[in-house]
Amino acid sequence: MQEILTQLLNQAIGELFGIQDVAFSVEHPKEFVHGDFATNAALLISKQIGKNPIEVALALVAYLENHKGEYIEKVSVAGPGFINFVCNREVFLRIVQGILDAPQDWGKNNMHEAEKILLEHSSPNLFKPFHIGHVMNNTIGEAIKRLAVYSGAEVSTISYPSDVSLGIGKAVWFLLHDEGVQKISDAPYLSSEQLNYLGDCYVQGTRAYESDENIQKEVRAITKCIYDKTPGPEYDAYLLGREISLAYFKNVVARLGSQFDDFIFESEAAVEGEKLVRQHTDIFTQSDGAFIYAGEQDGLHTRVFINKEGYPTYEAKDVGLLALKFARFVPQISIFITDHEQTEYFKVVASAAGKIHKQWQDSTIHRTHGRMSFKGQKMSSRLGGVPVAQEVLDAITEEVRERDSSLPKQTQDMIAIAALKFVILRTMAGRNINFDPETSLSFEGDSGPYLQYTAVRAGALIAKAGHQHLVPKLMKTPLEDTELLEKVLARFTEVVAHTTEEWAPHYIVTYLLELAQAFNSWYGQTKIIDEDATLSMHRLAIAQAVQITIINGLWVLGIEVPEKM
RNA sequence: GCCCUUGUAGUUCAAUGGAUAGAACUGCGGACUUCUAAGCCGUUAAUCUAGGUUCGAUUCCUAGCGAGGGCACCA
Repeated sequence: MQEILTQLLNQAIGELFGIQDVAFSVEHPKEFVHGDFATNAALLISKQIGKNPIEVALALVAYLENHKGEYIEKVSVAGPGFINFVCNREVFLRIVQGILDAPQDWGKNNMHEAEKILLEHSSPNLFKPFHIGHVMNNTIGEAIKRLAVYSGAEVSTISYPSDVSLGIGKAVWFLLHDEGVQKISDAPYLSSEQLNYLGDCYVQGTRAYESDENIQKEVRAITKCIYDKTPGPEYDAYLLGREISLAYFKNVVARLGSQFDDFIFESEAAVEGEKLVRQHTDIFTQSDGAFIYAGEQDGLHTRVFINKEGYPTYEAKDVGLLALKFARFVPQISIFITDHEQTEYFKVVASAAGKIHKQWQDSTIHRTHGRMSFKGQKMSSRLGGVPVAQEVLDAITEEVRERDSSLPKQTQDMIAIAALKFVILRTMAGRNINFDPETSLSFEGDSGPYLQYTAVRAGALIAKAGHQHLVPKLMKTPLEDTELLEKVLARFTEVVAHTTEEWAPHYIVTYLLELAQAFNSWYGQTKIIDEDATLSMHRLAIAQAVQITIINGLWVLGIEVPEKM
C-alpha cells in the first residue's frame, strides 16, 4: 500500500511541478482519525518552489482524486499541509481474512530469509546464582531470538557459561574445606538445599579468600588446576559443582521458556582467545609485561587482553568467543545480549577483533539491558545482594495464587512469568528498570496478564458462540463498529518488521496494548453475540483475529497464553 | 578529568523531525447487573534549563544542571 502511494505521489509531483526525488514520507498518522496514511510531500515541495504549502497540497489532492484507483477512498488536506489518505475498507478486510486463513503465519516476514542468525544470551556464572539480571537478559534474548525466527532466519541460540574464574576457585576451595562434595552428593539432585549450598560456597569462599593470605594461595592453586584440568580431588569437586550448576541453569531457563542449541564455555574461549592474541602481535602490543590493545586509535580506550602473569583476560576470551561463534555457526548476523555496563568495553573488543577478521566486528550486534533496581524489601535476596531468579518467580507466583487459587499451577506460573517479562519488555532495552514489586508489578492495566486476559476473553467468546452454532466469518458489508479494530489488526506485520529492524521488542508490547485496549473497549460497548447471526459471525471473526494476533505477538515476546484465567 | 547512555504527568513507561505529547498506576466520579470485572466509561496532571538549526523540535546541534555506566591486568 505504501509503495502504491509513493509511486502515485511521485507521478503527481512530476506532472504538476516538474520535480523529482522529493524525499517525502508516507506513513501512518498517530491518530486514526487523520486517516490511514499521510504524507508530508506538500510541505517539502512548497519549500523547494516557494509556494504556500496548502496550495501545493490542494493541487496534489485534486490530481490524486482523479488517479486514486480502487484502494484509496478519500484524499484530503489537513493541518499545515499534510495530505491524508483513507483506504477502502476492502483493503483491511482482506488482511483480516488472511489472519483467519493462516493464523500460524500471521506476523511473519522474510527480512532475514535463509540467513543464519546466531544468538547468545543468558550466559550464567556457574557456581553463582541465576539472578534477576539474568532473567532480564534471558527475556530480551528470547524475544530477539523469536523475532529472528519470525523473520525467516535459521536461528541458533547458545549460551556462554563462565566456567573458569578466580571466583569459581574460591567456591571450590570452600567446597573442599567443608566436606561439601559429600553434602551435595547426599542431597537430592537439583534440590533447593543442594543449590543453596552451592551459592553459599561462593559467598563463604569469597569471604575466606579476603581474610587470609594463605587461603589466597590455595585458591589460586585450585584455580590453576581448573584452568589446566589437572586430575585430582580439586578438579573432581569442580566438575561436580559445574554439572549441578549447569543442570540448574537449564532448569531455570526452561521455566522461563527458552532452551539452547549449544554452549560455548569460557574455558574454550580462553584457549582460543589467548592463541589469537599471541598470534597477532601487530594488533596486541606488549606493555608492562601484558598484551594490550590501544583502543585510542579508534577513539576508545586501552584494555588488557593477556595479563602480565600470562593469563587471558575477559577481553581475550571474548575474542576467542567471537572466533568460535563464526567458525562453528557461520552466521550472517551474530547477536548477543549483555548488561549495558559492557557497552564501552565491548566496543574495544570489537574494534580489536575486527582487525583480525572484519566480519567478527561488522556482523556482530550487541544489545543490552539495564539493571533492575528494587525499592521494596519483599524480594531482596537471601544472599543480601541481587535477588535470585527462582525466589522472584516464586514470590510472583504466590501473588497470582492469592488472587485466584482455583487456577491450575501451570496457569499461575504462566501469569507470573507474563507479569515479570512484561515489565522487562515494555521498556526500551538498555534502560534501567525500577522494579518495585508493590507497584511496578501489575496484573491490571498495562500488564502481561491484561494481554493474556484479553486473548482468553476473545477465545471464550468464540467457544461460547460455537455452542450456538455460530462460526467466525467475515462479511462483505458489515457495520462500522469493527472498522477501527480491522485497521489496528492490519498493522501487526509492520510492527513486527519495525521491531526486527531495531531488534527492540518494546514496540510489540506497545502495539499489543493498543490492540487489547481497542478490543476491550469495543467489547465493553458491543454485544458481540446477538440476534443477528450475520453480524455476530463478523464480530466473532474480528474477535478471533484479535485472539490470534495477541497470541502470536505474545509468543514473540516469550509469553504464553493460558486456556482460561 | 575524559568517554558513553539518559532526563516526559505525583509514580512507572510510550511517542520513524510532524497535526491536540499517548498509556497505565494513583486520586476523584460513573455505568451494567447481558458474551470472563485481571474488564469498560468519564476526569485532573508532564517534555530539566538556556541558546541554535528547521515551515515544524520531546526528538537533531551547542552549553549548563541532575542521574546511571565505563576508563590497565576482575568478570
